[in-house]
Amino acid sequence: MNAKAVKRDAKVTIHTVANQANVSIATVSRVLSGSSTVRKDLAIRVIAVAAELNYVPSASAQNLAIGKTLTVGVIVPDLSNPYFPRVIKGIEKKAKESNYTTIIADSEGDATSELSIVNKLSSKVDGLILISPRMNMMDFKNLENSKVPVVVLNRIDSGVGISNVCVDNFSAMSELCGLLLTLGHKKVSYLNGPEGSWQREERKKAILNSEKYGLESVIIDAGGTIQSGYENFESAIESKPTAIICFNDLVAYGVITRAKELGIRIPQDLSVTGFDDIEFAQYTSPTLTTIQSPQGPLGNIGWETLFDKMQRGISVTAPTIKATMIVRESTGPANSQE
Amino acid sequence: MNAKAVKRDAKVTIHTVANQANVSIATVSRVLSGSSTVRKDLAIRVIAVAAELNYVPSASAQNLAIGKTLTVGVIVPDLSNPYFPRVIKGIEKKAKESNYTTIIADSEGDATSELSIVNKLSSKVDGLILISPRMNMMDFKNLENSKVPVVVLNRIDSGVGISNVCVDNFSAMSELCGLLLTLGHKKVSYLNGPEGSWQREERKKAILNSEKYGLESVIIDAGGTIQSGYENFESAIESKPTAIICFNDLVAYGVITRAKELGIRIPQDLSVTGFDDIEFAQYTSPTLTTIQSPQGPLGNIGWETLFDKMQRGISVTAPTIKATMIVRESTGPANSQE
DNA sequence: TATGTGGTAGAAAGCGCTTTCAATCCTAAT
DNA sequence: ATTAGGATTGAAAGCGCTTTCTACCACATA
Repeated sequence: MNAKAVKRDAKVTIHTVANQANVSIATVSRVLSGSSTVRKDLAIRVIAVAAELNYVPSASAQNLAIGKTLTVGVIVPDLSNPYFPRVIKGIEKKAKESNYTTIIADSEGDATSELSIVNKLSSKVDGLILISPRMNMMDFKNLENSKVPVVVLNRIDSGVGISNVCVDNFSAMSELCGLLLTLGHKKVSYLNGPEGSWQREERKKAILNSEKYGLESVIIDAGGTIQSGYENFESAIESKPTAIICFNDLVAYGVITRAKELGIRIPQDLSVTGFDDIEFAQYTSPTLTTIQSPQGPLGNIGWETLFDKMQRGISVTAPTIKATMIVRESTGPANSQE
Repeated sequence: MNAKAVKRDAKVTIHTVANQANVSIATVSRVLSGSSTVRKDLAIRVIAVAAELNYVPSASAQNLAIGKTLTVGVIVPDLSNPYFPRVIKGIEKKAKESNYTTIIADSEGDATSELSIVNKLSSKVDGLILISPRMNMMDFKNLENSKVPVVVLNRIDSGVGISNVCVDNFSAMSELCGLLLTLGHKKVSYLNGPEGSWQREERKKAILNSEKYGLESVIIDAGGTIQSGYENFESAIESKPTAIICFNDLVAYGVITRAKELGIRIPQDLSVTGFDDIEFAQYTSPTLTTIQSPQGPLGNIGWETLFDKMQRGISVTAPTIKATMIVRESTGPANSQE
C-alpha cells in the first residue's frame, strides 16, 4: 500500500504476519479465513499487516492442511474446436462460484495422452471432467477407480457406471434425418467423426436407423476438423448423394468450402448439415443447418454433477440434455436432377 | 494391478508404501523421484508396492516441500475467440515438455476480474501469462511486483518494464492500409476493438498514420466479437467508406453477415479486412483478407520467456513477432460509384 | 588387525498452513 | 469481593512430502 515495497523474494509467510501483528499464527489464519471469532481490533490489525506485507497464503500449504486443492481438471480432445471452449466457459463459470479453479488439458484427441493426463492431474485436483473422451472401453471403465471423482461429458458406455451428462445425439440426429427426408433426400453421405468418439456412434446409429424411413446412407470415416471435411468431400459425393450429413459444424465447413471450389452450389446442388451449432454457424454464407448442442448448459450441469460427487460422494447421472435442430440455409429440397 | 482393488477413500500415502515395502519414507521418495542412489532390489520392491497400492504422491505435499507448484496460469479475455485457444495450445505444448501444468482463466474481458484472477492464481502457480490484458496502466505496472513472475502477451506500456512478447501490430496494419490504398480505397472506417486493448491502439495508430498516404478514416468503437461487428455495421457505413477495417476476424464476420443481409456485396460494393487469421478466415465465403498473427509461435515464445524468468529470474523481452498480410476475397478495388 | 572410504539407508527437520485442545481473560451474577 | 462461564487466544500436532545429515555397512588398503 505504501513505499515499503516488498520484494518478490522476501518470502512473507503466515509467521511474518503473525510477528508483525503481534499475534499467533493461529489468529492470523482465523482472521484470514474470515470464519472464526476473533476480537475486532485484532482482526483489523492482522488485516492491515497482511495488506501492508502484501501477504498471500500459500495455496500448497493450505491444500495440504485441508486435504483439498479446490481445483478441478478438464480434459478436452481439441481446444481449437470452438465447441469446447464454450463448454469450458460453462464449467468455469459455475466452478468460480464455488471458488474452484480449473486446469485445462488438451489431449489432442489421443487416447493414450488422455490417460496420462488423467494420471498426472489426479494428484493436483479434487475432481475431473472429461469431455468427449476417446479412450478405449477398458481404460474408461477404470476411471471410476481413479483417485478422484470423475464426470464424463458426452460419452456413455453400457455397463460402465461412471457419472456422465450427455446431449441427446440420437434424437437430434434422427430429427435432422427427418428434415432431410421431408426435403426429399433419399440418399445421403455421412462424414463420420473421430475414432473413439461416442457421439459419432450415436449419430451414426440415428442415421442408420433412418433407413427404415427411406434414407439410404453411405458412411465415410472422416474426423472432426475442417480439414477432414475438406479432404473427404470427394469421397463423400462419389455415391452421388443429394445431401451430406457432417459429424460436426467444422467438418461441414470443410465440405462447403470444397464444394464451392468445385462449383457445387449449396443447397441448390447439395444440402449440407452440421452438428453443435458453433457461433459461426449463423455467421457464414450459407448459414448452416445444424443441431444446437447446448454448450454452456452442458458445462454447467457437468460442473454440478462433479460438485455433487465431490461433496457427497454420490455418483449421479444427470438427465440427458436435449439438442435442438436449427434449420438454416445450407439445406434445401433434394435436387431431382441428380 | 490385481483384485485387491484399492478404494478411493483408503488413503495411501508415502508411509503406506514405506511400511509395505519395509523401507523408510526417505527411500520411497528417492526411488519415486528416480534420482538418487538406491540399491536395485530395494528400488524394485518399492516400485512394485507403489504400483500395487496404486499410489500417487500428493502434489500438494510435494509442492509445499519443494516450494514450487509446477503450474502456470494463463489469463485470456475471451476463451471463445478462436485466437486464444490457439495461443494456449502453443503454451501448453511447451509447458508440457517441462512437465508443467496449465491453469486457464477467462476474464471475460473485464479489467477488474483480471486483477482478481491474478491475485487468486498467484498462490497456485509459479508463473503467469496474461494474454492481451485489459487492466489499466496502474494495475499493469503493479504486475511486476506480483508474487510470481509474469509475462504479458500482446501488450506494452511505455515505461513499464514487464516482460512481454508481442506481435507487430503496427507494421501489419500499416501493410493492410497499404493494400487498401493500392486498391484505390481512400476512405475507410475502422471498427475499433475492446477498451483496454493495447492491440486496438496499435492498429488504430497505424491507420491514422496512413492518413499521410491518403487514407481518410473514421474510427468507431465496437469491440472484439462477431456481435459487435454485426451491430456496428450501420454506423460504420454512415460515412460511406469503400472499405471497413475490422479490429479482428470475428468483427469482420459480423460486418460481412450484416452487409449481406442488407444486400451489400463483398468485395464488389465494400471491402472488408480482419486481423488474426483464425482458421475460419480461409473457410468462409468470401474468404477473409486479414493479418496472420502467429498464434502457436506466440504461445511458444510466451512460454519460453516465462520459463526463463522463472528459472533465472531474468526479465527478458522477446523480439517482436512479425505478422503477415494474407490477401483473400474480401477485399477488392474501391467501388468508384460510391 | 586397524583404518579409511565410498555407497546406502534412516531419522528428523522442515515446507506453510489449519485446527484441536487447553489456557487465559473478562464479564456478570452471587 | 468471588467465582462460574463464555469468549478469545496460543501452543502444538499434523497434513504428505523432500532433503540434509548422520549412521552404518562392506570392502579395500596399510
